[in-house]
Amino acid sequence: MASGKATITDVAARAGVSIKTVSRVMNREPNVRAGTRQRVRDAATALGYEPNPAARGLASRRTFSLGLLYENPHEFGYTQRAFEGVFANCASAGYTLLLLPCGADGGGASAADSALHLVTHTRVDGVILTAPLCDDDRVLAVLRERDTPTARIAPGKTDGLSCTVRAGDRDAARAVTDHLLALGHRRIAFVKGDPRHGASAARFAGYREGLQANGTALDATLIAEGLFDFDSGRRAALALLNLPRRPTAIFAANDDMAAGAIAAAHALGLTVPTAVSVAGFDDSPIAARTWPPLCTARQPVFEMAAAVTGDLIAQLRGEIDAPRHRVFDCPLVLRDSVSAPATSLPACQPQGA
Amino acid sequence: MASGKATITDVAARAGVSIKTVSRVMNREPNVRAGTRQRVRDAATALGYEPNPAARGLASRRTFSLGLLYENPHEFGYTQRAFEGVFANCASAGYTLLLLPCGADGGGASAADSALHLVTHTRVDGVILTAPLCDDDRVLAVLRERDTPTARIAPGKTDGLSCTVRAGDRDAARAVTDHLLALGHRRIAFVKGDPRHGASAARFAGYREGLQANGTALDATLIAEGLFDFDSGRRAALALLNLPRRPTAIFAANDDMAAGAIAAAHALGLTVPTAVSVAGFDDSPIAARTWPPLCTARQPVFEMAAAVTGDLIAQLRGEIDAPRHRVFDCPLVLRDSVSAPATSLPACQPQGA
DNA sequence: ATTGCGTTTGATAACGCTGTCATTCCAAGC
DNA sequence: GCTTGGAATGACAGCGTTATCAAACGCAAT
Repeated sequence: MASGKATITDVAARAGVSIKTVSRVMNREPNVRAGTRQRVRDAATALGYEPNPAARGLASRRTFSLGLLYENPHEFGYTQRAFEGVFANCASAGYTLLLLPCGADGGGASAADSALHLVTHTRVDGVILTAPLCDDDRVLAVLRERDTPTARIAPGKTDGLSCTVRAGDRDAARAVTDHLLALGHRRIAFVKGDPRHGASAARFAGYREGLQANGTALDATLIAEGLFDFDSGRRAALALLNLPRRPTAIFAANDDMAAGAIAAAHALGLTVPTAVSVAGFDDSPIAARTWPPLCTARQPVFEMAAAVTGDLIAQLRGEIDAPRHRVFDCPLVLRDSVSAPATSLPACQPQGA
Repeated sequence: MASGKATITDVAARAGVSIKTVSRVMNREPNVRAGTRQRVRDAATALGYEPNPAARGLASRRTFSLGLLYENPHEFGYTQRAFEGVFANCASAGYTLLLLPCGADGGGASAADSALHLVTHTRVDGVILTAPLCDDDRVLAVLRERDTPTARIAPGKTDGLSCTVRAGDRDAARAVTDHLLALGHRRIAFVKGDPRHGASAARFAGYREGLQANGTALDATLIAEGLFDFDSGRRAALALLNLPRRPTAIFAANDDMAAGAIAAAHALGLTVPTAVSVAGFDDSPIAARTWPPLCTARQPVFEMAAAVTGDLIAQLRGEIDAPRHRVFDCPLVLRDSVSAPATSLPACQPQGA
């Protein structure tokens, strides 16, 4: 109720205990009698006491803050949802979240410099890295050197040092591919994602696996390179749809590129899904906003970010010894951008030798 | 080069000066001889010294951090770009950026509670509020009570206390309307934005003003309510396009709703822009991703956020006395979602008395 | 009552910096 | 040479918390 000026000394005086006991109560330490604890709590509430984080940090050599390092986001909604997930667990654990964009769009500094800045200047207790930074060796080296606990979202590889979380990219891409195959598609093009992201290779692997299991040969002309952004998807799809024997379906490694593919189809006067089906990956906000809405695999970004943040905090608190590695399923989301190919099954079979 | 463990004492010893002088140099204070300053700088560099922010904060009663309070974002790209703008100026001024989502999607706490948390628990030096929080009286009251300098992005009204920045919503909406009128549209529908955002009323006013200046009567049946999100735009457009005498153009108060309007048109089998033109507002990432791409007014969110953050920091530093109020122009962005109405001018004239 | 031992509490010293104010320096003026 | 006054520098006391370690307490066993 009172002003926020109260210090631990005021609370101690009011509760009739020493400041150390107040400190114990505020930090949920054991060995405080229940009655004492309650008296301190009441005094703190009455005075509107909030511990001074600077003093706490100075004395304890911790900041109770985490840094989130990210690069120029490709899919806006994706990054945003990751923020929310990270924040949700920071807040409930009493940690503060520092934002640190880096790289080309983020303010000029290199990723490693940004990481260095984060650990030396702001002195966060832990760092959360999003893809593709979480696979940047220089960034990881800087953090390791400073013994800064790290969590990684969607890394290419795990290690024994940092908590990680990733989507079951391969399985989900396999499921999308299987779905297209089951509908009768045989000429299924694939638009790869940014090779710096670990997820790109995994999704491509799932696509290949699906074709192989179906006995459909991989056609190199149907594989296009993309960078996870709308325009690279649009350009890749434009090329694919201009092939002499164009694909009946395009599977883009993320939604933003899939949206680009839909735009390319529109531009060529091809109706989606009648003339060409388009599938994406992520179920980012754009997926529900295209016309027709995108068939995709839902990556539970919020939950993933929240989970790995929780793991990082648990590690900081010494509650877990070895880093955890989580994998989240990405359920298929059926929407109208995918249907059976117009020309029915027979016509779709490979005509080559 | 050395480890980040050096303290001000180490630097002072190495430079052969007192810690106070080191402090002066690090804080760019005057009255230090150039030679001394250089010696201290060299020592600091050699030791890899970085001031401890906790100690600095404790002694100076400042945190050198700003809090960014925002509600569940309607347009993902919009919020993200605002982050980047805020961050850009925080970083260059040596401030740290704390993120605090609040409200329904942000973690459960009410906006005012979140604001309170920000100023009492994290003790940021200043707060940046995005719409619609920047018009929330309870939030403003909390901040005022604690004498926390505040900057507001896109508020409905300015006051004499906080720096603000907003877009020239009315003029830009007027320009969009004029553009539609010039193409020959007369039945131009408007989908209003979330009434809690100050920009909503201003954009509507610009629309009305445009019609009025053109001598076109305002048709109440062509005004629909929206909430700035895709689905409200879709539903509003669906209703508008099902009117007996449907509009030839729909002007939605933001891009996300305009994207919804395009989806609605598609769903009804109406071609955009041939059967109906659609215009949006913001030039958020979605605007370039719809088919056809959205004609809109470009709101320079990054620049706006950066500018107001700069003003807030200037205020914190005592460099400016009175709060600044900035207004940014929103240039028209011509894209394919708008064209002349299919039925040429004569048919478009009002048929009523 | 006395001892013993784990639980609860407190006195006090850091933590690394800034603010205050005193002191030293130095060049200009007499 | 001696003042004088502003610029340059330093000594030292906090800032509000946690950490260390010692002291007091309380209860069971003697």
